[in-house]
Parts: sequence; C-alpha cells; structure tokens
Amino acid sequence: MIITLEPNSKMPIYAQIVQCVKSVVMTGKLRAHEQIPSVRMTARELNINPNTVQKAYALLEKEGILYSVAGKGDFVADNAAHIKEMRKQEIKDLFINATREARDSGLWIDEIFAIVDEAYSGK
Amino acid sequence: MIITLEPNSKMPIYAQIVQCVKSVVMTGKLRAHEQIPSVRMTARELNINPNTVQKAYALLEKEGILYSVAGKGDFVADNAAHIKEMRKQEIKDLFINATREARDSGLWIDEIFAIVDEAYSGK
DNA sequence: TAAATTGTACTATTACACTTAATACAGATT
DNA sequence: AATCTGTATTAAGTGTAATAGTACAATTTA
Repeated sequence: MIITLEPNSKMPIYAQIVQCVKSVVMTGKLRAHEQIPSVRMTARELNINPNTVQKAYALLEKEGILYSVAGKGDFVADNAAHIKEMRKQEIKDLFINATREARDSGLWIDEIFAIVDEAYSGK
Repeated sequence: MIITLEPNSKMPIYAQIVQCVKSVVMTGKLRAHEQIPSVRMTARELNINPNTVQKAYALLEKEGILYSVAGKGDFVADNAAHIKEMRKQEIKDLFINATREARDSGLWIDEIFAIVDEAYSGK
C-alpha cells in the first residue's frame, strides 16, 4: 500500500494523502509518469470517501506533482526537482516558525542548535 | 500593549493569546503574582470578543500559568520555572519534528543551522 | 460492442471548531 | 453607588472536513 494514514494525526485526511504522495515521489518509490492508485481504489483501501482522495489529488495536480488523464488515471509529473525545492521551502518555513517562537520565549540560539543537533543525529 | 496578535496568522486568536502570555511570563515581562490585563480590557485593545480572551485565560489557568481571583483579575502563577520547562519542551518538539522531516528530505545539518541562524537574527 | 474503470463535477448533509453577541451573576474596587 | 473584575450561559454565524449520492465523458478491458 503506497498511501498510508495515521489515525492519531490531527492533520486532515486529505492533507495526509498530499504529504504522503509528496514523500513517495521525492523518495523515488514512484517515478515520473508512473501511475498512482486511482481515486476509488485508494478510497476503498483506506476506507474513506472518494471525494476526500479526489480533493488531495486535485491539490497535488494544482502543485504540479501529478497530472491526470481522463479515463486513465493520475500519474506522477516529470518535475521531481521542482517538487524537492518546494518541499525544501516548506521545511524552511517550519524552522523559521519554530525559531521565531523559540526566540520569543527567550531561548538562546545555542540551545536551539543543541536541540537540532541531537534530533539530527539521534534516532 | 503586552498581548499582541498577528492578523496573518492561521493560528486561532485564543491560541495566539495563550502563546503570547506564555512568552511574556517566560521572558519575565510579567513576574509571579503580577496582574495581567483583564478579559474585557484585552478584548477592547485587540478589538476581539471578550469570550475569546476568556477562553485563552481559562486554558492558561488550567495549565497553571495564571490564577484568577474573583472580582480582582488574573495573575501570573508562582511556578515560572515549571512553565519555562513546559514551553521549552513544546518548542523542542517543534524542532525535533522539523529536523526529522528535514533529514528525511535530504537537508544537511549545516543548511538547517543556516536557516535557524538567519531566522534568529533576522526580522 | 458491452461492461467496467477512470477522472471530474455537482449538490446535500453532518459534524466540529472558531468567533461574535448579548446577558446575567457575584465579588472587589473606587 | 458606580464601576471594575472573573465566570457562566445561550444563541447565532462562519468556515473546514468529511461523507453520501448522482451524473457525465473518456478510456480500458473482456
């Protein structure tokens, strides 16, 4: 099963699907022009409504990660590099936000470095 | 004005207030047993509904960061150290999560340090 | 050719979170 | 006495998430 969900997550299902597909594409589990499980197929496997999957796929297509062919299905787009850059920017925003909160809370930058260092080398 | 909001933020207003008060307490702008602006006062200054402020204050009281005295107001609790540890752990989790995603996406730790460094000194 | 599968587009409904609004009450301050 | 404080209640409006059902055109498959 390519797409998986975490029932405990507070993230909306459609957002989990979006993130999952991005990871699958980035890590090369699915390459350019390979087919991704259909809307109905995925909905059946995950026990969710097809509309929820469709929403995720529509977003992914809007971001240029998938492209759709009527009657055939959805396929991985041919711009993995672009996707990687986008993902990088998303992660950058995560750190920018976390750093701002940390600074506002009185943490020194050395404390942040220590946390990151431990998390990076750790499990 | 002790409590401020970011209109662009997607965070709920009550959550922004909670976070803001935590920062104010952690950085020592308000010390133990000092009074925090009243529910109605804050609501007036921020142009929001008193109920929204009340919700934030109730949460802060539940977490032991504030305590209320009927007819007088809300005050900073006497466990700043504990609060600081709690908030620190929250921020730590932010960085741990971000770092994990970053590493999985192929970012080097030096890149992360650069991002943090810029965000910390930058605007 | 006929059946099944594909993406896509609707509409309707349910549920929940966030926010505003308008009161009301009891305690404390001025 | 008037004004402030926190607290509680009910109601309404808004937006998002998710489910449900239906329909249509294009493609694949048997």
